[in-house]
Amino acid sequence: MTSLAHPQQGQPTPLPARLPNMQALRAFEAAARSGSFTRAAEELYLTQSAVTYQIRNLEDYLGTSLFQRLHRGIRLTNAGRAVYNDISRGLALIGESLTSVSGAPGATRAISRRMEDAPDPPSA
Amino acid sequence: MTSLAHPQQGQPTPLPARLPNMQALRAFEAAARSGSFTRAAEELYLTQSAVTYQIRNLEDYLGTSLFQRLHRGIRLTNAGRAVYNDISRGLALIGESLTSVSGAPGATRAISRRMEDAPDPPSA
DNA sequence: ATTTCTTACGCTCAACGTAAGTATC
DNA sequence: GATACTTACGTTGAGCGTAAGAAAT
Repeated sequence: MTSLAHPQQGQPTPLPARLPNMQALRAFEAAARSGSFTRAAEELYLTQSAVTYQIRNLEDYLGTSLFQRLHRGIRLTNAGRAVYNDISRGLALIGESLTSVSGAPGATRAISRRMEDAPDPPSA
Repeated sequence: MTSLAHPQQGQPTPLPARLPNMQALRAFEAAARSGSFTRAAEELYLTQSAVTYQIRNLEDYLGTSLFQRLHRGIRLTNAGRAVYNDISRGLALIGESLTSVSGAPGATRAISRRMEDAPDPPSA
């Protein structure tokens, strides 16, 4: 018999061997949304320098620039625009789900103590 | 005038102030999918110890356990099952998008050099 | 001069491996 | 003894802040 105990999908599209850091994704998302590294830094309670660092990381990882650096502020490149929506939605999906399990008004936390941690009955 | 230059959505559901590390999410995803920290570690080219560390991080972050530790292997708790699909899909969304911009057969990279890095015409 | 992105540099701690521990079979 | 998760501990490098630089207005 093949295992039925754990999630299975058809061809789940294997993830890339390495994914960028969460901080890089968040910095990108905030910068793209706000159009400014400075505002992204404020929003994330970081310095400009940290945002620059993470964005550069992400651009190096991709081998493509994500923003045009303008005299005043920034602008998404085509590549940047191409990934912005997916990154944004991916982060939102993850963030909402985690929030529902942790931050929610007690609901999920309380419920989660009902029975799922009960050990398996002895297999014999 | 309000800025039209950057992405705008209605109420994009603000992300939580802090999100777990990418490594923690990946470790969770691999462990949940494989039903084993050991197999997750192999898949991610890490040690068991590193996987345990990241999973514990994630559980601490959430304040909830995500796996039952069984005699042999692990099992998702209700909370774990509740977040697995969203985390999995979120990571997949991000991974695919990034791959399409970086790893793709030259397409996006090549196209991306066409015109998007052209500077703005002087604003005067 | 002001604003905004970039770079240099140093510090801290998260992430990890190794190795020992625990528990079940 | 074998398998698998956990814990202790030391090392290393990513992530960050401070501060100085560059470029445009």
